Amino acid sequence: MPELPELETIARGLAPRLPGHTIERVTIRRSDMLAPPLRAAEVRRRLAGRRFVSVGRRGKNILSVFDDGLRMLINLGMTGRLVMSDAAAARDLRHVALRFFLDDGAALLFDDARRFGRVELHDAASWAARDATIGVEPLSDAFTAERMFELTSASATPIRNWLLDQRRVAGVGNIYAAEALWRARVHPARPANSLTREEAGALRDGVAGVLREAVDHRGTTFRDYRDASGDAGGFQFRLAVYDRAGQPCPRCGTPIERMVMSNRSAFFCPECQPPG
DNA sequence: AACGCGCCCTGTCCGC
DNA sequence: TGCGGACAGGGCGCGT
Repeated sequence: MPELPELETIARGLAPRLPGHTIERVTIRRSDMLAPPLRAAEVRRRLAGRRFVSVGRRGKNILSVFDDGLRMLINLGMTGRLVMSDAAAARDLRHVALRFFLDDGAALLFDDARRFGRVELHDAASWAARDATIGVEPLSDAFTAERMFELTSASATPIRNWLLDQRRVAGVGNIYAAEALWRARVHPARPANSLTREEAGALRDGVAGVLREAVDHRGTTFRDYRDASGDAGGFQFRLAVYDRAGQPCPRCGTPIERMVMSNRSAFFCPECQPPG
């Protein structure tokens, strides 16, 4: 489900709500959503009595930091949701996997129909190692055109697949990969290392631009995505190519095409984004 | 070592 | 209305 803008929106919804509050207890209905070798008993023990210090985002993950230095990383997979129990939408959740009960009587609910989501716990050392596996934040100052060119130059993978690899640039998924490539006028099947310095710079701008705009619109809701209050996003009305096969390119009017790469749809304008 | 693919799981939609 | 197949904002483990 969610990519960087959706996770950012969720994090911004939780940040004013959770810090300062303590988890009294955790109930776990789906222990298969704990990252191995994590066990339910260990999660309950390590989180009980812990006070949230901060809640933010790293790549496509929600990162919570607790008063003893413990960190909890939550990945929402395709259909995961984090909703406060006191939001009206909480009543509609039908696949709640974990409940984090707070000291004020409310609870943070982790719901996930497909159960592709994951919960990780880290101490300082394991977090440093985990953090190092996640790529550059595309909305940070470190994400420069030069850095982008260095990264694309190092791989022959098709650029659409390249963008989905979280170890390089963190937070881009299938929707925003399609949109960023359209903005940069780069065909999705181009080998990453075939991009010129100028194209890599345009793609950097396309990635950063579409993510920033989507954050401003509180994310894209296609089917499942909801924020921490249960509300849908608004960026779906501004997509240029994703899921728009056969519809006119907003730039040139040519019908958008769909192709399958690595068993996932890729959308592009055959006029604006010529192959090779 | 880097890359492509199958698979994890449930829900929804579309054609017959 | 029912049923099978395709498809879905992700990511891991495997084989090559």
